[in-house]
Amino acid sequence: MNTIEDMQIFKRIVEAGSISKAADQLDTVKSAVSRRLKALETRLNVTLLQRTTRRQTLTEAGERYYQSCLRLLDDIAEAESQVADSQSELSGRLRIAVPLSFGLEHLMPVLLDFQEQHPQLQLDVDFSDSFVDMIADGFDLAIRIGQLADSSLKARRLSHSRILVCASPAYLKQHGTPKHPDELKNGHIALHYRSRHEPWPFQDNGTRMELTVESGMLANNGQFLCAAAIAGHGLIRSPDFICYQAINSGDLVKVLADFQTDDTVGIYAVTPGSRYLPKRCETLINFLQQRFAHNSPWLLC
Amino acid sequence: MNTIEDMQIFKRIVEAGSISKAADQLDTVKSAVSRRLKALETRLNVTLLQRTTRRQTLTEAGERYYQSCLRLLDDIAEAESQVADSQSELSGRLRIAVPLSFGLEHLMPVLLDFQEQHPQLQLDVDFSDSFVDMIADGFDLAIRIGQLADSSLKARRLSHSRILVCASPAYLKQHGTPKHPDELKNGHIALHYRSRHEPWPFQDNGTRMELTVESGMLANNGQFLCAAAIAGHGLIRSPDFICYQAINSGDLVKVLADFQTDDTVGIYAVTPGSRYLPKRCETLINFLQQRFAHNSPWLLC
DNA sequence: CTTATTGTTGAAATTAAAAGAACAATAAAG
DNA sequence: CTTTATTGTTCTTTTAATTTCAACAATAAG
Repeated sequence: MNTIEDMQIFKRIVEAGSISKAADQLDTVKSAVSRRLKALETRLNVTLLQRTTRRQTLTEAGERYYQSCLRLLDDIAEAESQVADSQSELSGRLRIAVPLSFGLEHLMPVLLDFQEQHPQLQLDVDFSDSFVDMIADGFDLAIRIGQLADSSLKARRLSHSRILVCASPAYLKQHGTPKHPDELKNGHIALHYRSRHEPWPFQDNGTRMELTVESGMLANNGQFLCAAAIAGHGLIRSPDFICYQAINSGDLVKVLADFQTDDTVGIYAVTPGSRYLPKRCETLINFLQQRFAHNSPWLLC
Repeated sequence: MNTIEDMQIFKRIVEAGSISKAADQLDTVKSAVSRRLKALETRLNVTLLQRTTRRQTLTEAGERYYQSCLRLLDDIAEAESQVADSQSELSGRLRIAVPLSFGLEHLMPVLLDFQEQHPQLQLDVDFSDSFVDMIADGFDLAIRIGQLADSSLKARRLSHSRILVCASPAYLKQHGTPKHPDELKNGHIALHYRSRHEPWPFQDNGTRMELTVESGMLANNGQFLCAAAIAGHGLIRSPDFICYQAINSGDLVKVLADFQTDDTVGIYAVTPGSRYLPKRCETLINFLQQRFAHNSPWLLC
């Protein structure tokens, strides 16, 4: 009987929403998870989870026990970390969710260095731009860019990014270089990320303006749009961390820089809001923070 | 890795004072306990217990961890009991320390009945009149008679007892029946429990008096002294639960009853002072309380 | 109605822990 | 100072607990 593992497994089942998903996230098979839950219920002589093949509902006792698990697991981790000697090598598993473009371009080398420093640590990195529910999907850490919504999570700022409008010299030669945002309406092509209807914000002597240019292609990948812009297919409005190399090399030229809003978007390390943060997680965040503080090359373009 | 068992084992080692004693109390072998402690220290990468073959000392980390264990084990037990369905049969082990005479005479039948109601429960009963340190010796429950000293323990009153002075009719015929405590000084024989110097208290019209009669035999067992009194060897001052049958049958006669102090001594169920009381322990205490409330035959003599 | 997915169960295989014996270290006793 | 008793550690064997794998049942979706 391993009460703590039982708690961890139960917590994961609840948060993952199903035994199968929990098994995946726990890196085991569903039969093992099913059995452990059943054994726990037998031991407590109470049904914690009302389950059909498609849906599961916490019983009243299950809800109580889940809340206890949250608190106790945190307390236990806290107690152990207070006595444990932290000089030890990091080990265990760390599940990380990172945005696709930023992840591949800027996070990858940092993560590889970190892995090298801590060979015993098992990094599971999930690259995705679609929304991930950290709790339900069982991630220890997520990198998020932009506004943070979910308030049950804790965030630490790693760096920031600006959004720039730019185009290739060839495009500008053909369509003319706009001197004022209003000119975008006249024969210009805009390349769109995810939505054609998302307005582009500018400012003119302190007054904010937004305009929508619905022409041009649509994609859900910034690097692709950047390549399209380099190839002269239109103007892009892109985070600097995607297009900064093209700008520095002259493949892209900043446009309407004087009308750029001062907005910057934060780049955050986000963790579940529990009181206790595993040492491996904290160490990685510190590592990331340090690296990006000294080395955010996109800010120099 | 079973963190909770590790905590329980570590707690027991600390409280028992040695790995060997802990192993005894945990009903296992010292090699297993030694191994678990070592594994725990390895996992935390810290020395919890500085140990030689004769002595063990908690390190600073060990002390911290011990305190955490106390709290967490309690919290966990609490959390589980809040959701667990208590209709279940009692099971597990219950280590009980009981005083020799009272235990054999009055507790035994009650404990046997309780065991019959809960066959899955493993009762370990230690009969002894010598002092036991509940924490160090790992008892879940002790029955104590008389003044309670240790304040870190919790007590529930089960019943009470008076202390009577009595002697056999043959003795009284030979030595005369004393009409006043002062007469004890004149040719009477007192049978002593544990000490000849312990004064016998009386009261005369509300004024308290004490006197010491140092003649007669000395023993550390009340039943033996009672038998000696029945055989006419002297006066005894005995708890009623030991001599009540002899009084009811006429083998002993109460003496100086009018001068008896009103003092009664409590009979208590005592448990370690942790917040959480295991259900099996609470159930047994309730059982004992109920039985003695309805059936304390010594109070009728 | 068929298909896909989920949870459960049984048997085999794997893994972890405990027992038991032997040994080393230390303190007490003679 | 040697002997003896006790304690804790380590090794190998034995035992027990868990996981895995495969098959099946239950449910919802297409």
